[in-house]
Amino acid sequence: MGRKKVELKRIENKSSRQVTFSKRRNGLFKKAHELSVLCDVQVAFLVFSSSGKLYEFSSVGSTTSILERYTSHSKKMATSSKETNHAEVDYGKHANLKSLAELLLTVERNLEGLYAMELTLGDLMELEEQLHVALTHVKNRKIQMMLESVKSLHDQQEKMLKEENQLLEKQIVAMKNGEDSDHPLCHPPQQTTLSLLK
Amino acid sequence: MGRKKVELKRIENKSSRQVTFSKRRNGLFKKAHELSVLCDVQVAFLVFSSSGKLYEFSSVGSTTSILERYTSHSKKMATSSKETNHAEVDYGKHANLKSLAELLLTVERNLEGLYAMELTLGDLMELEEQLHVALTHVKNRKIQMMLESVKSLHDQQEKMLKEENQLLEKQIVAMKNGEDSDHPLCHPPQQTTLSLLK
DNA sequence: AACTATTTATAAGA
DNA sequence: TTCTTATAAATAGTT
Repeated sequence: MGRKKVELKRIENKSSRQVTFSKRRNGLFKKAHELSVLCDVQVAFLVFSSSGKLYEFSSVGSTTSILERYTSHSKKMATSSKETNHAEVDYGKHANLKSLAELLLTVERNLEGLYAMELTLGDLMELEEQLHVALTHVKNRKIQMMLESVKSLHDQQEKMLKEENQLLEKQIVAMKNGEDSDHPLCHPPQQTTLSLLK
Repeated sequence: MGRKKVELKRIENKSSRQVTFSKRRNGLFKKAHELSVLCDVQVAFLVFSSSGKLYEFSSVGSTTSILERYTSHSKKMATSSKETNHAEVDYGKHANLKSLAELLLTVERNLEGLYAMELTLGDLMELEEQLHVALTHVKNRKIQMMLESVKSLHDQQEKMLKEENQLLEKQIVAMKNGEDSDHPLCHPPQQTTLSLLK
C-alpha cells in the first residue's frame, strides 16, 4: 500500500524500520478497534518492540474485562472437556496470599497516613512514580498470566485433538481391513477433527 | 475500504457482522504477521467473538518466546527502577521522609517478590485495584498541595497588594490635603495594583 | 509530520 | 461460502 510493493522480510535500515513500526502499529491498533466495534467482539493486542518496549491495545478500558471473559471461557472449556483436577490447587497458595495481604495492608496503612505526613511535592512525585511502576508491573504480570493460560489451553486442546486423530486413524485402518478390497475408492474422505483446524 | 464507507458502529445484521468479522479478523492477523516480520517485533493478538470463541494469533510459534521476552522486559524495568533511587537522598530531611522511604522500600520489595509469588489472576486484579487507588490518592494529594501552594501564594500576594493599596490611598489623601480644593476632578483615576488582578 | 502515488483491504454483489 | 470488482483505506517513499 505504498509507492512500492515491499517484500515480507525484516527492514534492515533501522530508522525506516522504526518509522514503519510506528505507522503500522497505529494502523493495526485502529483496525483492532474497528473490529471490536463493528463486530461487537473483545480484542487484546500486545506488541513487544525490538527495544523491549511493550505496546498494548485492548478494546476494553483495562484488560480486566477481557480477562474475566477469558476466565469464563476457560472455565467452560475445562468443564466441557474431561475431568479437571481442581481439587487442591489452593494449598500452596496460602503463604503467598499472606504476603499479598500484607502488601495490601501496607499500601492501605500508608495511604491513611498520607495526609498526616508532611510530604513535599517532590516526595509525592517520587511516590507517584513508584506506584506507577508498581502498577505497570502488576499489569504486565497479569498479561503474562493471561498468555500463559492461553498457551496451556491451546496445548491441552492440541493434545486432545491429536489423540482423537489417532483414534480416528485406527478406525480407518480397521474399516479398511474389515472391508479389504471392497471398493476402496468409494470410502468417503475421512475428515479428522485435527484437519478441521484451519 | 469497500464499495461504501461504513460508519464505526456495531453491524446490526447478524450474518453480515459474521462475514465482516471473518474478513477483518483474517486481515488483521495478516497485518500483525507482517508487522512482526518487517519490524522484527513480537506480537500477540487475542480476539473473543460474541459467541465466546477465542481466536489467537502469535508471531512466535508457541507463546513461550514472547513470554521469555516479557520476562526480560520486566526484569530490566525492575533493575532500572532500583538504580534510579539508589542514593540515600534522605539526609537533610525529617522523620516523615523515613516513612516515605519505608513505603517505597515496601513497594519495591513486594515488586521483586511479585514474580516469586504464586498469585492468581484474581489476586493480581485485587492488587492492581489497590495500587490504582493508592496512585489516585497520591495524585489527588499532589493536586491538593499544588492548589494550596497557589492559594497561599495568592493570599500572600493579596496581602501585599492590600498594603500597597492602603499606602497609595494615604498618598492620595496627603496630596488632596496639600493641594486642598485645587481642581479635584483633574486627578488621574487611581488605578491600584489590586484592581489589575483579573 | 505532511504529502501522494500505489498497493492493499474489503463491502457489496454475483 | 467463495469470487469478483469497485472503492475506501493504509502506507512506502518523498519532501
